[in-house]
Amino acid sequence: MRRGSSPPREPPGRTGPLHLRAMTPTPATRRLTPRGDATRRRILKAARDLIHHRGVAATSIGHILADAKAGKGQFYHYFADKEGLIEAVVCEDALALHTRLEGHLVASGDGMHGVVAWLRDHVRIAVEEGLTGGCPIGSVAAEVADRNEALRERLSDAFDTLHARLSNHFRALERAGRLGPVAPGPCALASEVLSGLQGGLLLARTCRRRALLDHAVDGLVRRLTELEIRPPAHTP
Amino acid sequence: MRRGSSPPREPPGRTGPLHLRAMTPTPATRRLTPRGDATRRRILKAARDLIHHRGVAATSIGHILADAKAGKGQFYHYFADKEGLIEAVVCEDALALHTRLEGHLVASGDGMHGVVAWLRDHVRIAVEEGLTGGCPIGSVAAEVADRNEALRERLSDAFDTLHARLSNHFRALERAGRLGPVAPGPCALASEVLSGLQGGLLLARTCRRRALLDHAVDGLVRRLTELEIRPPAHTP
DNA sequence: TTCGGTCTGTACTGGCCAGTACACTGTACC
DNA sequence: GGTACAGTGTACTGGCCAGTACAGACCGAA
Repeated sequence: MRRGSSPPREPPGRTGPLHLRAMTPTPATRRLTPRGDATRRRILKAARDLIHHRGVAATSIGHILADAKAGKGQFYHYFADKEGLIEAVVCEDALALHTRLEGHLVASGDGMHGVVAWLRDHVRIAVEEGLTGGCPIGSVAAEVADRNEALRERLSDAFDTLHARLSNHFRALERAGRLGPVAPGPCALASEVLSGLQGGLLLARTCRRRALLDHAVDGLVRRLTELEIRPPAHTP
Repeated sequence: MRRGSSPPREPPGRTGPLHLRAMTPTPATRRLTPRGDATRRRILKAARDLIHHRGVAATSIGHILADAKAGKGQFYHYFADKEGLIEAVVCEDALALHTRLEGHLVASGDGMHGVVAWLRDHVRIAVEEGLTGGCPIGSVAAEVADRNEALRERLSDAFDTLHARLSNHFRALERAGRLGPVAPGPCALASEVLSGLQGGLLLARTCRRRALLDHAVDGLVRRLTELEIRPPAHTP
């Protein structure tokens, strides 16, 4: 990724649409010894932290390597270029987000509780971080979506994965007759939830007021609980 | 605004919170002849276009001046530095957004129609632009909110202005007894609307699928119309 | 015509950056 | 011990960038 106007470059060997595709955008997959693997992870971790707090454009490889205590030679040993690193960062963040959603949904059964808990969890984390950073995927997306097609696709995949997981959850509820008659389709509902969350994170971050995020999430929660038809109490 | 880690710099003479504050962040306000004013506007227009389509970091002064057919000397004659230009761009975009909202609200009376029309208008524009760019304020906010405090405040003001206008509108409805009993406060409702719109724009832009934005806006519209209590038909 | 300020064009500077070249070290395996 | 390759450190290159210096053009007023 050269600075400024980087021409959209399509890395070779990419396959069609998918969710959570292979997670190793290293230059020509290579055997890694434990030491090498540790170095690669150190660079990746430093990159995630810096990109999350300062954005893609403002994070230079030099800064990353200083934080990771590694040299240029090591960087280009494990990543093809800056774009490859960012792709790896996006993949890690996407996987982490999906894992978190999955955890909440699995832990809370088939009602709206899991979705609500997931939303509240995002609020908690955002507040803990002082309303900076926002969504790891969303912030990067806003910055690069129109300037790098390969990264845009990765980010799109990340959103699609979350969207699909939410959709499936709502679809299951719908099939069980637990979604009110005025409810939009599961897909539309998932879009509403993701949009409200992303927008709330962006507004709260920009205005440094958590009320904006609270209100956005409260609105979503109210909407979801109003749409849910609670199963009849267990009759013995 | 130096590249990379620009230290947050507070321009002198800034006053407290406000909406739509003075709009001339030129270096030491200066008399402009018609010719000079035209040049300044040309630079500003080129900057708005480029920043909207490529983002702040990826837009260099050189590119802007090439588009505006102006030289370095002219640029630093009308703007203090890159940050001053971006501030001016944000102010222009903020004013344009506010004017558009105001227009819809005034044209459509005191119901939800104006808000709905405004939301639909955003969808129309986003689709016309091929789902690129997103919200002029939102995109810039996502990029610089954590890295430049002065710009963050400008962007915060811009959101606050829109938020206040929506809040006032909902508050008037509430006072007229036309908001349902389960409705959240006017301020919370405004946050929901802004968040849903911003998130929808971001998702649609990233995934290049207008359905995401449509669903987000449809959800907001449904929520608003369900909350509205229509005034009784005019009885003669 | 002169004078002063506005306006304009261009050449230059110093700094940062992504990426490369290359020499070197560690180590598993034979 | 020697070979092959993974891993490492550093110096360098060429390019882009924000910002500066400065000379000169334009233009209204005296």
